[in-house]
Amino acid sequence: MPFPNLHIHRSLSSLSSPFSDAFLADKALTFLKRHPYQLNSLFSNFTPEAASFLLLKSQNDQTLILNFLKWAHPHPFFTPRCKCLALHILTKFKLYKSAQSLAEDLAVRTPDPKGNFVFQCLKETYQLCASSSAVIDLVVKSYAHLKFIDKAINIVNLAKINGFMPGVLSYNAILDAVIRCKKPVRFAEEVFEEMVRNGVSPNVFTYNILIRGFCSAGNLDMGLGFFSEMERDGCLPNVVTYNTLIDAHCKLKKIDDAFKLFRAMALKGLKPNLITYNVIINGLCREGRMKETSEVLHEMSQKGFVADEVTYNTLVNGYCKDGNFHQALVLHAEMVRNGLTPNVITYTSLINSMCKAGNMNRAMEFFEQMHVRGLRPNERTYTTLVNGFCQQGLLNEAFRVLNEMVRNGFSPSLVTYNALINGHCMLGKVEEGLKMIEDMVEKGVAPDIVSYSTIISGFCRYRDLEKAFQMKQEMVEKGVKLDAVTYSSLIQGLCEQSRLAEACDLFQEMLNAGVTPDEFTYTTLIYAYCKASFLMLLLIVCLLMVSINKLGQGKQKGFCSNCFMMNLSQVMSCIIC
DNA sequence: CTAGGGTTAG
Repeated sequence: MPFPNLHIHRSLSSLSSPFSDAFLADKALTFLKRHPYQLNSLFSNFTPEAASFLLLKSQNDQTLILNFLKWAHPHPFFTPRCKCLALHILTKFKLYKSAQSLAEDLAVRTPDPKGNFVFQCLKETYQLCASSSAVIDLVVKSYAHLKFIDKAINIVNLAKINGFMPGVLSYNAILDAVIRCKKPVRFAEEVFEEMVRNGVSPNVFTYNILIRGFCSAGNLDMGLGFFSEMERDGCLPNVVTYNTLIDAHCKLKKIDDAFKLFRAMALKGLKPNLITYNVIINGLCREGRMKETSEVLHEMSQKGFVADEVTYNTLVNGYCKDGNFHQALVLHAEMVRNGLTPNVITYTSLINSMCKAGNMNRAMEFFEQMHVRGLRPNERTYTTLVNGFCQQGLLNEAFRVLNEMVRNGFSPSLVTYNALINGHCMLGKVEEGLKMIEDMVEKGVAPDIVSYSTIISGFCRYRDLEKAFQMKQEMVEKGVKLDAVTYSSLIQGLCEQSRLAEACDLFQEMLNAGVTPDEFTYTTLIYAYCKASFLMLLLIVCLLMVSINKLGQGKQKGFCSNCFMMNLSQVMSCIIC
């Protein structure tokens, strides 16, 4: 039989009875059982109704369903309604992976502005196969995973109205998406309150997600608040909770508190894992505390943990930042010896450290080595190089890397633009920096506080305070909040022009705006005040000397008050400049 | 379903 399929095809196309959908489904089913992978190009007249028949009829046969879905997936007859039916069945089989990818496909490909239509389909197909609320959780999770937050919330609300019970999984997924999208944390709190109001008990995942959200938004206190709330709630923190909190403390340079949490874990009977160690090592490395780093590393291996890719990348980066490039290379070699492959992150670290050392040749060597090892640079690798060239004032090279980046399909990110703005400002081309801002806006990348602060500091550096303050005004109008760096730049600009009173007013404004001054702000002001008081002191000494000299009626040889004043004014102008 | 590593401004 040279063409066994042809016969079936002909017989299916010739059907025209009122039961043709059922018949079609039966035929396809028989065929599917025998030739699961050869269904393509056949059944061109297959219908959504036939698909539904088939799904319902074979809803107890996993393999059959999966084979059918594989075939049906790209075809137009596989409508949202059919997909919903399939979701119920997949969920019943607990085939959550397949169900989730189908749900994501449904979410992406169904024109459905609010999620109402998909919910309607789910509801209608629900009774057909004795499904459960688990489907709602699964669909909500898929929508949340795609960051379709509004639709996910809408589906939860519709589900509640229609008698379904969205569970903790739905809420956790929404919370996670809210936090990953960096929505205001207040939004996350509202979802949490809504969840509690609906009688859904938060679990350890819920709290972990919330704690991470608040911590990464810089609100450690709120994170700690939820930490105590969960204990009060009888929800025991786990390793993940502690790792999240330890990491948050490390990122805020509160390593001592991080260690306290680390010890507290043991008291609660929780064992640290490799991630705990990696988090602490990273915290120490960021602070350049390399001695303690190796101590922790030692403790880690004594407890039987083996350094993984992340550990090595952290260490390579840490030693690079510490300027101990030799040790970084030793670890890089050790990593390879231990069967771990240096990845894009390892190389980006190495490239970055070469950039920071101003050795762009070595940076490019590593960049080429990546290629040799079959590693593809990503957006961050390119941005690191662009920034490196910009910092060296090599704008042409920076643009060459930028072009390669675009050619390889990566769009410049916010950070890429900021690096380029900085490159221009450093060379005094502040107006060109401003043009870059226009450029990025055009490309749909919103300038952030760093973009504006860079321009402001550029204007300050080139003594154009008026334009710097214009920019500040523009930031306020655009609703971008100023931070310590922005204020410090402006204060420094004023100080450098000896406009101390204005600098002081701005400092006051900064405090009123609730922006906490940092080390740099204080150093700038202290330095300016020292300079001013030093001058004042000099002036007093000078006046004293002059009057003493006058009293002495010029009897002392070699002292001429006029010459002294001349010299002093030279010294003063030197200091001022 | 939750946790870790690489990029930007003064």
